[in-house]
Amino acid sequence: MSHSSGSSRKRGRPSSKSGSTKALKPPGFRSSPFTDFGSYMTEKNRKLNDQFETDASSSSYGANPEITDGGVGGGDGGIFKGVSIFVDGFTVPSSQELKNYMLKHGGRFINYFSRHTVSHIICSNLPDSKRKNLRAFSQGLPVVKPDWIVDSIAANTLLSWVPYQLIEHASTESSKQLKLFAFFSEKGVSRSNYQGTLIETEAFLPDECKGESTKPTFSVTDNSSQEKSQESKRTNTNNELKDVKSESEDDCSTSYVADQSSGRPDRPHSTLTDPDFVENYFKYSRLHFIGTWRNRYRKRFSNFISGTGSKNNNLNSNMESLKRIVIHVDMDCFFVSVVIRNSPELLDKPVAVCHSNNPKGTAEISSANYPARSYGIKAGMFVRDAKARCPHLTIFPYDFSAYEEVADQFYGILHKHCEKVKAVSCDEAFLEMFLSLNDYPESIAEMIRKEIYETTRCTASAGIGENMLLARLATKSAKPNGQCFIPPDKVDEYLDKLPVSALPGVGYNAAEKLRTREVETCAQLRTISKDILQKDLGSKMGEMLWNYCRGIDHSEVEAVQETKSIGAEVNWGVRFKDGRDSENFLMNLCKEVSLRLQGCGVQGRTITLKVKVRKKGAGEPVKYMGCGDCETISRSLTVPGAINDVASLHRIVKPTFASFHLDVKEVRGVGLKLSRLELANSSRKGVEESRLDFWLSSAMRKGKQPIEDSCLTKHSREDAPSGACPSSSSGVSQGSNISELPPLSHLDLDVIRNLPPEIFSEMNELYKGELRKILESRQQEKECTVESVERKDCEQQDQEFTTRMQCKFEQSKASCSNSNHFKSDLMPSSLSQVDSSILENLPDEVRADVLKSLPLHRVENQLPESSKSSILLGSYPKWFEILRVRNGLLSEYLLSSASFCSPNLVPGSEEWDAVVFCLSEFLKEYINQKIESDIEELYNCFCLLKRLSYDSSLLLELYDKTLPFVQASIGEHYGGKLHL
DNA sequence: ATCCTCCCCTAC
DNA sequence: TAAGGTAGGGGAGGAT
Ligand SMILES: Nc1ccn([C@H]2C[C@H](O)[C@@H](COP(=O)(O)OP(=O)(O)OP(=O)(O)O)O2)c(=O)n1
Ligand SMILES: [Mg+2]
Ligand SMILES: [Mg+2]
Repeated sequence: MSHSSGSSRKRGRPSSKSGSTKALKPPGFRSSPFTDFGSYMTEKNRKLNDQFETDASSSSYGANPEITDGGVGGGDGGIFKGVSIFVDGFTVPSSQELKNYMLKHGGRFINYFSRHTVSHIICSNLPDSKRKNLRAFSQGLPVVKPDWIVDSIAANTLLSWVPYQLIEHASTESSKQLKLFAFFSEKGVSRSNYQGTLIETEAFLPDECKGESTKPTFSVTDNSSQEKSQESKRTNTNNELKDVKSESEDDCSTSYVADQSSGRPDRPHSTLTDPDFVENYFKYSRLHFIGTWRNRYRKRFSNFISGTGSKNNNLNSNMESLKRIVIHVDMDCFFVSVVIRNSPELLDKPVAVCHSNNPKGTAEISSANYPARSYGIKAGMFVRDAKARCPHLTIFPYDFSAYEEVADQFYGILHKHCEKVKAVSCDEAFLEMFLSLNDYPESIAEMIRKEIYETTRCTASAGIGENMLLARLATKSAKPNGQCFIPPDKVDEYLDKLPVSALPGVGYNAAEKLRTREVETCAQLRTISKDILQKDLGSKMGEMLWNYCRGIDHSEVEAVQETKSIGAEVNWGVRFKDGRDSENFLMNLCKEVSLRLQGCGVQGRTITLKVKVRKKGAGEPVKYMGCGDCETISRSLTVPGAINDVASLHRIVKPTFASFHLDVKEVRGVGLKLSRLELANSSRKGVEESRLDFWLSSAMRKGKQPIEDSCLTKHSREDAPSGACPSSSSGVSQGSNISELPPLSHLDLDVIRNLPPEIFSEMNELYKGELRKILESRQQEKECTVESVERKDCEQQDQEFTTRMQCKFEQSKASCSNSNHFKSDLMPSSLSQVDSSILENLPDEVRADVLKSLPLHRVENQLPESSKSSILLGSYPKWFEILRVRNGLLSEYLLSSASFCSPNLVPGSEEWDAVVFCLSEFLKEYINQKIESDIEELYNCFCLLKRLSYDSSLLLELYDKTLPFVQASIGEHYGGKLHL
């Protein structure tokens, strides 16, 4: 190995004091999530206008608008207070003018599109493709013509944006969707709050500072003269806490501690206090930022990604004489470098990026620069530990939009120099090139690093090797601000003393396992046979280790592959006091995931819900608002038709959550993820066919429709007539034709009542008039839920079948009523539905009380039936009731009764058998009724029954007894089997 | 064998 | 106070 840059390491240290931010690059292309065209050349001189972190440092403390308004000196608040626009495409007036308008009148102009920071998208015209997919492309935000801004200024007041929407209300279906969507996601309502916090924080940026100063810092890092003199005078150890204190008394400073200690009441941010926690949380999460960066990159650089490397074809004339070279480039202490890039005086001082400067705090260090690392400070460490090691550590707040901007510049440079770029993260990528023998990879790396530094004023390091592994390892020894080439003949020497933990893929656990086998270095690792490694660490891991410790890595430098899953999770600040909290949170999580899916234009078939629950005995977490020591449980459900809309997601998520039988007070984290993704724009017909395909076993498919595959592809190319979200069916429990809409029971009636009449009418129509009925009956009877109201309306029909079933039920009841174990009082005395629906219709809190007797945590399969509550036995007759309701679907009930419990019966006892018999007779009747009309319903029922049977041996028995029947019946009618 | 579900692990 | 996300790889164990 050789450090090709012994000298270059020192080279290029910035020494200029010029803090001024003149554009080093010509103005480039704005970032847009909507176009393929990249935006990596964002203008530098915009950077202070869209600061994300200034939001963070003040908004979370809820600084009073009055206070901050006063502080600004700008005074007037401005007509666009609370408005944050993102300009898409060509506009009149130009985006530059719009930006000036916004800034002049108290609004915000956002370069980096994120629906968390943008309130309105400004756009002059939309191509048809976007118009059709409005929801996906706008991510639920209003898309408004620029006239709105101009007119508002002329009127000197903020006009309603509604008349300026790019797409008019009534004309198209997608506009209807937009409006409804806006309602369901509460954007229109809750947004004002959100904007409120944004505007408060904007005020922290005095106009004068824009060009010159760095961001406000927690400690003394500003360029302001006062701060600078302090900085230069003080000695290390003494001043830090003093600094913090004195700053906290200095009301002119924007110190973090000052904000926090300025006598405001505590406002702990958690799901308990913030109904929009999900949305707010992600705005400030660094891990969310780096976790979602990839998707933004994909969109912005898709023109570079999708094109297959053609330069290689150029060269493949004499491929043999070329050597493959991999270069790995990684920005040095990225988050820190970016925020101090205009403060060269800080380069040799310990600096870290963190939300908090509290020396007792548990906020995490995101990145620490190299001076700070010499104190042992590392990413992920609590700020209090960092401060303990280095009291004079300077803490900077995050600046996410600056990271985004620098990352764009970084990738712009990489793509310019190389066709094959594999993005690892926002600050890190692999380049592959095939060089002739007289080319020096070192000079290429040098050139790239130089350009990165000159463009971003941040340093990058590079590693060069013959494969990705070696390049990556080389980067580690090159850092900071250096580069390193590991030539093939130095590989073993380099690896010998390398700790195994330095190998990519070897984390804490693998390193520990190896350590207990007294393997710490790659040299030691090489002495172990592949067989042993595979036996001890798994087949893949063993193989990988065996290769890596010899410097072997066959993996290819490929562009990003297709996304396999999309999800969102929150494991911080999650605290529920009751079912309403958790319900609200789940709904917001569904919204979030739905938007992300739509943003990517995909739908998913497998829905996975993950929950973290406080481990028994675990106290309050060390980390403030953290999740602490938890048990993680997850459950997934696969539906035949892919979904990505909130309503369908929620319809599945809610009962799945309930099926965990958790005490919500113990929940510390929730995640929702969709996999088995499909493109969202396949036609309805294609979806229908693929679902039919899904229900039936392969045997039948082959026999019946050999041509189907080709048909399917053909159909799916055709455009869906209605644009976005063609399927929209959950595939489970689709009761009627209101498939796009959330079930009535999920609507907040208070909100509905207060809707503008015209929107109410529109919704009422969509719900076929049910909405009005509900409001009316709700007027009289408060306890009554939507569901039961629906039921009342349909009560008189379809008595015949039910009557027959009643007889059977009464029969079986009678036949075992003499058993002394039989709790006959738990059985319904008649099928008077009142009893049976009570539980379901209880308000969540009450039901939670009723269900107190259930175990707090997940009901394990092994749990004896007797320990479960028997109250739900009374809900079996509900099965019958289903048939009385028009279009009543058993699957719907099964899905919603995930809290289904078995009766307090002894397996194998007479009464047990009676119940099983009764239910199986019912099921058979139901099958007969549905076999010709609704095979999907039967499929759904048995999927759910199967799932429920994991928790209930009674239902297992029922499932086993009825499965043959349904399969036989399917075979008879369709010549196949349900594919379960 | 091959799939699926429910985990755990890793990296940024 | 503080913002512990995201996505892929892979293994164990059960169902088919
Ligand atoms: N636990 C972590 C790891 C990383 N990051 C963020 C901050 C980092 O700046 C950025 C890039 O991660 P790197 O691993 O590349 O770390 P740095 O760039 O900070 O340092 P290095 O010089 O080692 O690359 O990701 C984070 O917030 N938390
Ligand atoms: Mg880095
Ligand atoms: Mg990195």
